[in-house]
Amino acid sequence: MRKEASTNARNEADILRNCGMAYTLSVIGGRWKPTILFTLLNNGRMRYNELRRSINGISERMLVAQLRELEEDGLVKRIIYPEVPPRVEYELTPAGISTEPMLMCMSDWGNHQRIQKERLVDTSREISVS
Amino acid sequence: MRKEASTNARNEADILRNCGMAYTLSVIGGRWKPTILFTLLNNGRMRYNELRRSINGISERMLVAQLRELEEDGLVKRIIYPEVPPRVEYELTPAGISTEPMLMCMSDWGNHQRIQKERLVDTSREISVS
DNA sequence: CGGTATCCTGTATGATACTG
DNA sequence: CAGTATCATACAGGATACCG
Repeated sequence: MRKEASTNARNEADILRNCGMAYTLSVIGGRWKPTILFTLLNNGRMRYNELRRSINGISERMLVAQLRELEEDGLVKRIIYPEVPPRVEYELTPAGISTEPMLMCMSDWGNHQRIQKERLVDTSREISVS
Repeated sequence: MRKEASTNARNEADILRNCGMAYTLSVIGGRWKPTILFTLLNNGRMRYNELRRSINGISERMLVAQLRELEEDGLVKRIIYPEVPPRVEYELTPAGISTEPMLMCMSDWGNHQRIQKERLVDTSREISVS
């Protein structure tokens, strides 16, 4: 932990951390991907409309786009049945399943922080009253 | 893990997970915040320009904006010294420090996935050659 | 059923010049 | 030194209509 001029020379470990983080955010960042992954983690293989109904507020356009990106990144497998009417199912790959601990870690941190912030607000309110 | 019509009724735990995740992404998502947090985790208290030089490619505008948001979310403390020329230092709060395990988890997952993908590409290349 | 195509808005991000 | 102000662009996300 040096504080001199050499601070501007980023070390290797630092750069690696940022690359990994950038990749992670590119894969699971955004408004919908975590929800999609959670939904598939909970329900297993699901059809397109089943997913759409499970995820409140998502448009068809976004669901398809996010699923295609997740597929491209190797987290989701798309299974097409050559039937009429068409049937397509989505399922997590092993890589998709491997996100579970990370997703839990992130949601737990978020919930914990929100509770902490509410406590702080309550405390400051009590102080300003008394 | 039911697959009937009742799938569209999201359960409580599911909703909570998504709220926590949404909060986490709103706080540490985006292109710069993880890097800022990593930098402060490694270097401790830092001045504005020291931070700017350490984070390659960030504009003054973005650095200030992200720091203000991190401050508002309680992860960063802004310390102003009433001097001429002005001096401002930034430091992680306990909440900011508490992100470390989560950030590590995310960057590790990202790095691990990138390596796995490279391996897959190599393997498919070998197969297509032989 | 499982999508595409098209158009549109808002936010994130960036470049540059200026200031107390 | 530590920012602001201004302008510009890219991309995420949304609404709606249509298609094989």
